[in-house]
Amino acid sequence: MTLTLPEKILQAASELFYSQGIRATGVDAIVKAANTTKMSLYKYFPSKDDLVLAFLRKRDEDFRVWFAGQVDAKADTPKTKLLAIFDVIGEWMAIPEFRGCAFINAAAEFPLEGNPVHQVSAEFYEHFRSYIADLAGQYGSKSPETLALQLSLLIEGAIVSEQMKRHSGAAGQAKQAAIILIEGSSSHIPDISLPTNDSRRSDE
Amino acid sequence: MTLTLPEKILQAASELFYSQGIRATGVDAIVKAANTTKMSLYKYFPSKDDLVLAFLRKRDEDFRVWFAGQVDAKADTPKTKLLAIFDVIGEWMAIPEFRGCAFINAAAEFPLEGNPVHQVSAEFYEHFRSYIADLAGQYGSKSPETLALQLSLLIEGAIVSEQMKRHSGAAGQAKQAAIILIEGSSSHIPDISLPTNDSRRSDE
DNA sequence: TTGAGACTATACCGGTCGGTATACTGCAAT
DNA sequence: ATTGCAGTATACCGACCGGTATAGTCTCAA
Repeated sequence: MTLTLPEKILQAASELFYSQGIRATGVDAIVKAANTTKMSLYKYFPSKDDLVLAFLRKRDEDFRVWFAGQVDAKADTPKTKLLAIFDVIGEWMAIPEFRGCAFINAAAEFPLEGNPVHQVSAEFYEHFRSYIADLAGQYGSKSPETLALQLSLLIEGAIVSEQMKRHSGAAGQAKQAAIILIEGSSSHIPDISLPTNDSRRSDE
Repeated sequence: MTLTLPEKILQAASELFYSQGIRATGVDAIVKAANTTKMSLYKYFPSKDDLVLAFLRKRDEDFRVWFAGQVDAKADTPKTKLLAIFDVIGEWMAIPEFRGCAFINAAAEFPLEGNPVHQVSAEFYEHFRSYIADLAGQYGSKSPETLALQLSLLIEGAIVSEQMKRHSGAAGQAKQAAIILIEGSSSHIPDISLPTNDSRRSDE
């Protein structure tokens, strides 16, 4: 409770925007949740749009710092970090407050490309992808950008899938697919003389 | 222009809902676009919610029929159909009116799981996934449900990614990843010296 | 000719939207 | 003691929201 007033307002707004949607959240509801008045809100945020952008920009910053921290805490090599990403995503999805990705949702609510809200959302995923590409590069992927894009597709897909239907195990499936893609992207020579467990020739 | 009035209303509403978002579209705008009056609209659709559900249900039906038709027109074996899915998605994304997936967007606008709009959206992806699982089964995948879920993650991810930033080549990347997953899911014994019926080895 | 149903026209409802005006309280620095 | 600023309280604005009431126009069939 040592938050400044603008921080308190932004926090209340963020929770409402994320849990109910941006358009579905009125300024009055934010004011009530933050236990303040419209006058104060409009002092620090000249318009609701400004508040929305502040929400997304802070979320961008916070989420990426938190995420990288979680990954670092779970793994210490590029390859294991790439895989740990999916574990972190899986844990994030498990919390009851999970309502999907704030940026995907925001982009869906403001579908025009030129809209600032849409643009900030797009930037988040650019940053996220370059984070993955960085790890992929350290790992020694043949094509870090390709691998990063493909992994991010799996991640975004898993988030959306879990948002649609909870507890569908999307993160786990995404991880299994990621393992295959990561292995396939390795510049190491693939060892083909491994256990092709017996000749169980199944039919066409 | 041989549409009945309720069809005309539904069509106008659908275009607005998809292009601008559901919450962002007022009843007055729909009425104006359909060139009719509120009284007529409320005769056929007792509430805006009913209209929204009608929009989603028709889209569900139409899209899946259209999609399967497109895939069938492009390929005639299970494996090539699985790959053709990504080509169809890619072509769909290329049209200028593309604003992502109506169901993902709707689920983002109505985030509560219990909401009928959310539920109809979730059902769409269940149907879509079982369509893929069916193809995967015909193909002879070791685990059709697993492959179907993984491919659907790639597809959903590609749609979201393209929605965020147009012309990012997401569908192509998704297809490349899908090829690897499909090959890996084959119950056939991988034999590098044997030409498979239709595909050359596309990756190292 | 009449009347029923489809559709239009328009005014209206209470409520909420984002945003503003005005006046007030409490407190800290001068 | 006074000023100035952070924040409160509340009433208000025009616009729009989803939805309704009432009355009028058109066509077509009995």
